[in-house]
Amino acid sequence: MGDWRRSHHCAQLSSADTGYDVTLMGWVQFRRDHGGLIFIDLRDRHGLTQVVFNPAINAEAHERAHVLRSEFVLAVHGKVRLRPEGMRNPTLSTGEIEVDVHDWKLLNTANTPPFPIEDRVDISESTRLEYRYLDLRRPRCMHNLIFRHTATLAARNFLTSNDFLELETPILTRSTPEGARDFLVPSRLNSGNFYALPQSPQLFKQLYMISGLDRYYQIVRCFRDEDLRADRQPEFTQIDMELSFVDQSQVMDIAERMIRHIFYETLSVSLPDPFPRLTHAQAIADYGLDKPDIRFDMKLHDITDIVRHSNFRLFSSSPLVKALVLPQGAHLSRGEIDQLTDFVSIYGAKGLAWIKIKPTAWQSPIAKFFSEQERNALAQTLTLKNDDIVFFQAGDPDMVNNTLGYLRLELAQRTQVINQSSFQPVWITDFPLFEWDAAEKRWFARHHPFTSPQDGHDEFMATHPEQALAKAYDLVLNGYEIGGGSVRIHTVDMQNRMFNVLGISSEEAASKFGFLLRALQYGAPPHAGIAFGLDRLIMLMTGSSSIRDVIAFPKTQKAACLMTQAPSRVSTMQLRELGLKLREQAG
RNA sequence: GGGGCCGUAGUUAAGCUGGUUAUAACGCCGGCCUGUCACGUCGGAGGGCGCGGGUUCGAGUCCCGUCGGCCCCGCCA
Repeated sequence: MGDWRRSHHCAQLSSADTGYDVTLMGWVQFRRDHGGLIFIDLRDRHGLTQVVFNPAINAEAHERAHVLRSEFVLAVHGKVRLRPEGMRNPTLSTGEIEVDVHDWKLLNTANTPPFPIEDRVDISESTRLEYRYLDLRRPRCMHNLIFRHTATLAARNFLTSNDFLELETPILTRSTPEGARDFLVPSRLNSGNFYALPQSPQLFKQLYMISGLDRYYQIVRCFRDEDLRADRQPEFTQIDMELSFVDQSQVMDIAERMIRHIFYETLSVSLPDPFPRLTHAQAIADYGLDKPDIRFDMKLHDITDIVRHSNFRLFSSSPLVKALVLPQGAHLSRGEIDQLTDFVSIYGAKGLAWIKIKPTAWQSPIAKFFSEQERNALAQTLTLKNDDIVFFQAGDPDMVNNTLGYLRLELAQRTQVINQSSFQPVWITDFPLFEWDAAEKRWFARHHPFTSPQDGHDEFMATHPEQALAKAYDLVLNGYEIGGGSVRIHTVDMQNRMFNVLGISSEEAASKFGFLLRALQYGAPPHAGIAFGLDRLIMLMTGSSSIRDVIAFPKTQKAACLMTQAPSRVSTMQLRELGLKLREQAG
């Protein structure tokens, strides 16, 4: 570059800078070579500026510029000038001006990129990921990462100004039972032993509380070796926080203030104050899911009592029967209903009963089963109107709720009733403390084993674990769980009772959680916390459909990095040093 | 572990019930062009259809397997 220094970036110059000498550096976005005049749109992360190579200004500089191609890197030195009348480009923020090139340097050449560096072309994801560094040059991708920085900064500013300390926790830690599958790291110095990458810094942040560092936060990478989804990557980032001497309502208050702050600082969006709240039971009752999208109504209705004596055996014999009304949905064709039937089968539904409310009659394969009384009760409970369609699901309560919950989302998507630009957070509270695992025939902690039961609910732990509610809370945004936390157990007695219910013997507890149990005996303060999924939050805020779009170097569904080809085989020597031997050595 | 969608020039796509030399646009290469802005214009090169089998006189087209990408169920406290 010699002594050339960039004086401005490519979105900076305007008519106010006319006449100034400037130096820009960037990439060739578009080349328009007229033979006599050459126009280049020069791009950097901020934007585009048109630079003009004019033989009347510098013939030699113009002559050299014929070699310029897409994505060449150059530095131009020249004078800002107002574009001639009628030549201005209102679609470009710098469209009022251009830079007459007096001299320029080629900083680097570039191969023809495998795909154009523009937003308006859809490139297959595998090609994008193979050339991720080029993909990230595209404005949309770049914007997402810049936005992510801005939002993260807002979080840091908020937390710092609220007396939180950003504290680190180990990446190499120990594997613990419960929860997701761990990523393991073999130890060379302790052959046969393994570290685990943290699923979250859960225990360390509790230990910080015991240390007296009473407000902790960390923007931290977490690792879970489970199957991927559009909103799940094997490594992801949490905004993790923990506070001492607080109860549930205080954590929720400060957490939602942080979320409001982030939205306001980055999008100028004012979220409701306070966020609405639903109990877990109410969420399941109304929406079928514990992560309800409340941007639209269409609640589920429990009609078990109405059809308890129905002639329709499926309904009268099911423990739960619920209905979902799609207003003005009676126009759905047989084919569309068949598609929906296929859709619900994913969730274990055997079929999908429906009734179209027509002015003269109810049109339905099952209408004949209902008595006049039952029809009236249904019409009233469901506030049925002409040209509505009602869908039903009967059977196992979990299946019924899940199926209709997802059907509700599917119908909303198909009928486009969701306001895509709105953000509607909702707290879900009063989760069950335990969940019964039918396969393993034991209780699991629904949140995690360090979650405190609600006051008085510890009575149920030994006798009726299903009745115990937890001091746990999730924050749901537009149908995505973006955060969750709990008040923690802070006495060793309660922690032991919890392990007891979970079937973790005192020997196992001592060997795997001994450090926590011991620490709880040295004056552990009451404490509580929450963690937010930063990737999901940024995904929603940027209107992205996958967290891959807000992660710089994401993995594919098979957890591979197409750019670096990770994971990869390692040498026999490396394995030997680690005391490992592959069971099957292919190739 | 399972279900669904998809792999055709560098890219994005078309290619019907199998039928001559596999289309197009953009990109790329070369010529012309002093006011373009996804410049224009004239000309040119480039793939054998993810890979491997099979059916057939004949296979991007049908079948089987396999690899890869995406969506989902299970899984993810």
